[in-house]
Amino acid sequence: MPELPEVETIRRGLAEFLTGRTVVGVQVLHPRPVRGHVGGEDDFAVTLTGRTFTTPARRGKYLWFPFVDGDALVAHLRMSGQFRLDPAGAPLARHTRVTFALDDARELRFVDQRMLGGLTLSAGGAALPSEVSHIARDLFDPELDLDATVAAVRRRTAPIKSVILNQRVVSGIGNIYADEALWLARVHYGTSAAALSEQSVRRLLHQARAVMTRSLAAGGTSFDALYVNVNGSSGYFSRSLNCYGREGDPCPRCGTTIARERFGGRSSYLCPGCQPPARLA
DNA sequence: CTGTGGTCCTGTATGC
DNA sequence: TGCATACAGGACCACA
Repeated sequence: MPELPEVETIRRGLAEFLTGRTVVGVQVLHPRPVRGHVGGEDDFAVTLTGRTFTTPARRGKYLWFPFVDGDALVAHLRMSGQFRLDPAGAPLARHTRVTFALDDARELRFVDQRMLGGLTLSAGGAALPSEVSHIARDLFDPELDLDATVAAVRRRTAPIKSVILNQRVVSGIGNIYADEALWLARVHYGTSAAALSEQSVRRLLHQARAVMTRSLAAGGTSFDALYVNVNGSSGYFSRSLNCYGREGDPCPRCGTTIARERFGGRSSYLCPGCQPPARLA
């Protein structure tokens, strides 16, 4: 469920307390989240013990935790993953899957209801894990080439929403911020990306970055307990959403009733007034 | 290569 | 009170 603003909120929360800490013990409570580790769960625990964290990093929705030895722990939260930092011995949250005891009497805990997320040790992955290298830079990345990204979007003939959700084209955008950006830019989700002008794509990406910036300032979007910060607190941005989750409400811009439509196997929220389908050419 | 749809999971809400 | 079904902030993989 977490998209860029939520993952970045978590990264910042972890950076404060994880940087410089050493792992003194690992417990794998459920094997599924470490399924990507070839050596199995026991080896995962053994090989991570004794390592010292440097500053956590992020690209799009991927997180990784570089160690001083040059390796990294790669994490993806998928739909329901969370990280929590708690005093050692504090009660475990429901669905806690892996715990890392730290040398300051705290624990880093990976919690994941649906277990679609995962943790992997990436050998030599401190700077950029190979598991992340296929992911495009995100809209917050200072090294993002915006012109090239605009061109890459317009090279696609798929519906624009599919293209901005494609993490190989531009990363970090998920279902909420895709719908919000499309609403802000007044673009219908089904419009072929190739049919949009360069200026339209530029505007759309600008709005995507803008809405994610505002969300980050609010600590991200929480609909329920499935997204919380590392200390268990919720984000406040859901109240600022213009269309996502607002089926039946009036459009804040024109008053037309917000619609929910099925697209690509998931829900899309849009204003039929502000975002009419593109005219067939 | 590009686009699409199924699949991995658990839990909750809703309808009969 | 069951029980079935739909749906959920994501990404990978097989297939046309």
